[in-house]
Amino acid sequence: MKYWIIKSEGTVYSIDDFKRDKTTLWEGVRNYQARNNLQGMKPKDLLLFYHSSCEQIGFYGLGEVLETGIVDPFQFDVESQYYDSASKKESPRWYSPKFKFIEKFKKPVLREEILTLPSFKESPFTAKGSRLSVVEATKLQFQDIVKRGR
DNA sequence: GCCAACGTTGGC
DNA sequence: GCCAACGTTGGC
Repeated sequence: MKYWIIKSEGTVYSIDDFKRDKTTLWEGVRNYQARNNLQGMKPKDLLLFYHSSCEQIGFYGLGEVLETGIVDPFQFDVESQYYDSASKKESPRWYSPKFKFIEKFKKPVLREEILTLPSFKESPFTAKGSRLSVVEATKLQFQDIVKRGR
């Protein structure tokens, strides 16, 4: 069982959208390192949902991996910003996991607080310039965040 | 809005 | 295969 941090721009897809949808297909990831992380996911893995590029940056809630290995439909959609002309139907390049909403935190665990946690000290997630949208987290990191969010 | 960090592209 | 130029992300 693994733990993951998934980033979303708060203004694009927020925890409230996730709560409303109950499940969501995590489509549109077009970065190879993030793709590799997505492929490491297994059903029942737990997710920390993070808002970036917004007023209050931080963790807002929890989710769970429902299903993996779904072909990302947008790679074949010419109209989509996620269209990938190099991807072939018989060998798709991009797969998406499906996530299930678990809970929204009572209050978000903000970045300034995260940066003070010893469990995040060595994390690539908090490193300057980190842009990876899917990052594996440790059990301790997960517990630290949940403890503060509830 | 700025800038640092990093990924991708494209010429050679 | 190298590397400069460019684009994007994300924190501030």
